Amino acid sequence: MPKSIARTYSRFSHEAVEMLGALIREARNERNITAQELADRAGISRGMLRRIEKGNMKCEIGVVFEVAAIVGIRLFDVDESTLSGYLQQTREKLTLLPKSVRKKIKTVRDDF
Amino acid sequence: MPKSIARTYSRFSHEAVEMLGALIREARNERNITAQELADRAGISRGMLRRIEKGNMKCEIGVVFEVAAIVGIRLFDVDESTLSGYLQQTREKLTLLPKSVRKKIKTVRDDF
DNA sequence: TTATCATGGCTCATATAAAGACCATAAAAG
DNA sequence: CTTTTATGGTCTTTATATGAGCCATGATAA
Repeated sequence: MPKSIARTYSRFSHEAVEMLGALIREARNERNITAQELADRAGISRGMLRRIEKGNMKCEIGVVFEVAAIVGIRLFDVDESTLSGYLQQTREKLTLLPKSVRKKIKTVRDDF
Repeated sequence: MPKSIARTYSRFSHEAVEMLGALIREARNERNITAQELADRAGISRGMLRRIEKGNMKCEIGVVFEVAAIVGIRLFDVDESTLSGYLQQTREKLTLLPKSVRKKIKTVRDDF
């Protein structure tokens, strides 16, 4: 990672991550699971879980989703069974597309 | 990150990340945006966007959500306006809770 | 045809995220 | 009261994700 990067996030995506973290914490408390327990189950450190619940933007998405799944949060509002079906659909659809999608420049000349 | 970690992900969370990536790619193609354009707009490299669209589990969640937001994908199926409202609700709820939530052990003695 | 453009797949240097170990605080249990 | 347990914070070490640079392939445009 050359050239130190100070990332900027839109308020929307920042709040989305924050909310996901808050939902995880909520769900964890409802189920009376300690941070250590949940961290162990997800295979991460306690500090990592803390950052996730705080809405840290730099956490790996895989870990965040994993934790969310463990405490029973549904991503995309679809249940587990339909998810893989839809994924396969999407994959098929994408493989049908050409590898590079060219902008249709069309040169419509709207300056006539 | 001491002690090399080979993370394991559940099929569910893996597919969730994959699907999010596929959705991003779909949305990008529908809008005729090149990978370079989208990467620039999100402030990331083209290689990073490629990993995101491939469903790489190790990408920063903040960046993934940012890209998703740019191409117009709704996270959590809530629209932008209600998101910050709900977040505030959740935040308030959490601050009311005690810092540490103890397991109610109760000692019910079910071995009578 | 040739030139341009978009994507995919690499490699490498390095900025940095994460684990693990601390300590303090606070709440519950004894 | 004391002890135990859970959380929050900080610091250091180190594994690694990222940006940048390549090149190849395939599609479009001229």
